[in-house]
Amino acid sequence: MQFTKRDLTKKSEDVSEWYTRVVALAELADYGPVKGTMIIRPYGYAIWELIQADFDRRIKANGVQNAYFPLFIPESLLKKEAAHVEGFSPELAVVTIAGGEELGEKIVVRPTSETIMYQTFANWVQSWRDLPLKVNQWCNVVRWEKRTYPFLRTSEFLWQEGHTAHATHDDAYETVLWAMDEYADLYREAFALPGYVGRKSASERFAGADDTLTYEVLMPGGKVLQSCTSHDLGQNFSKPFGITFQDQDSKTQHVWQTSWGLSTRSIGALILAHGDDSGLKLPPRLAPIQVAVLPIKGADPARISELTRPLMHAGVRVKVDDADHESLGSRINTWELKGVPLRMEIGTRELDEGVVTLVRRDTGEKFQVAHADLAQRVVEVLDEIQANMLCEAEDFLRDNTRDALDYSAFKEILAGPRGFIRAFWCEDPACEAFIKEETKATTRCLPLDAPEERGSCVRCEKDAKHRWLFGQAY
RNA sequence: CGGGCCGUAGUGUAGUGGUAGCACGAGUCUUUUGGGAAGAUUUAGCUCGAGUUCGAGUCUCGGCGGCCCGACCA
Repeated sequence: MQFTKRDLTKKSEDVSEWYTRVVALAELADYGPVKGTMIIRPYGYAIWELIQADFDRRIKANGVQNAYFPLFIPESLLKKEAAHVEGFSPELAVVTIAGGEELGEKIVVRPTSETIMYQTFANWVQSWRDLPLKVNQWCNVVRWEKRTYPFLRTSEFLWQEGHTAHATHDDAYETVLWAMDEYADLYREAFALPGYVGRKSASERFAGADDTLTYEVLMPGGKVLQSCTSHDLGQNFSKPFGITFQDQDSKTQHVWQTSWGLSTRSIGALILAHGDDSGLKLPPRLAPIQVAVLPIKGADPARISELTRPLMHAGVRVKVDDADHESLGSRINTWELKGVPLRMEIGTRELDEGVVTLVRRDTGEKFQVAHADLAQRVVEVLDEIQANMLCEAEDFLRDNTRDALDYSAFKEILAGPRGFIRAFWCEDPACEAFIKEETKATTRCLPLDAPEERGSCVRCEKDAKHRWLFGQAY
């Protein structure tokens, strides 16, 4: 170990400092040499691989196929959809010189792949029989952000972007909903991160989309984070890119499209949401190491591997820390820092008594389990930890979602605990902009399950039909 | 991109314009190990460039990078 937990600031004292330190100390990532870039270290990348494996399985089950499109996009292609290029141009990285020569046409490093994919989709789609087309790619994208933060906002990040084309808007919209369902389920079940699913306001929508669904999660300190999105692109791209098909009546029509993405930002959310003063706290389903086995003082390595073998057969990710030159306390602190959900201590005492000592990272609870029951109990306890972490996060979300009946209450919440605020909004962008200007809070979404009601806008008091969720974004 | 703070060994820090030091870490050896072990020994550093100066880690300017605040951020 190069670092020790001694260097970790307490999360309870300074979340921001804690976050940057824990990213380094837990060996998740280092800074790259170019501003806003990040080196994802093996332990951090292993988390990403678990996220990938889970989501990849989900989309393939729905007939989505993986492909890969180029990193470079001709500038002219990006310009084809007006709202899209306008939204992205402030944050583009552009290649102007290549091979030692000034380029005739500039090349853009992809900020997202709609344009380069859809040019090709125009060739792939000819007939209604070619639809729906469902393609996904796992790749890097570049967005030159002014203010960066490891994982949460980096100039280059990794993500998946799914892109589909459909014969009808209904069919497309079903996919928009399906993708968001999968994200929400992934966040709840794997990340143990509950959140709100809803619709973005016009001003917060993806550049080029008719409608954007989002999953919004709550972070410590009461700030909120957009953690993934699913877009209804309508025919906004199929028209300029000429993606047409002949339907069953031989009529030529433009396809209806969707796109949806989940990025390495999700790892930032995971770190922030669950960590504590001792470091990371990973939910078992996304923990690269689920059980850290610590042999103590002369415990026979052969007997320890006898005990861990059934665990591995049960699919548990186990790491035996046999660095016996390090003291027990030091090893314990290392694995706590790295957020391993379950620690197993085995010494001569345990071996003699036919038990092992287990310690939960989430609760600190310490208990003993007989050798014979070990694999079964470990699997059960990991499930309990996963469930408990979700439960705690749900309590936190519920306790930090407040209704604001008038503007002074609204401002009071933002000056105090922040979190999500439910309030009527007239849906006038000017009103939204005013609130943002004055309170730094933006509309996060209109929850999909929000009923239509009669109320008056929290700021202007004009008629409002819905209670929107507001929050201060990360 | 604007304002503020900052950049010294792997990490954290000290360092009045005049010999770069300490702790932890890392390597080797010995003894240790039930919540951050000890001794011996070795190792490693001034972000980059220009300027001022006899002399710059220290002063000035610029670049690059980081943190905080703003603007921006599917």
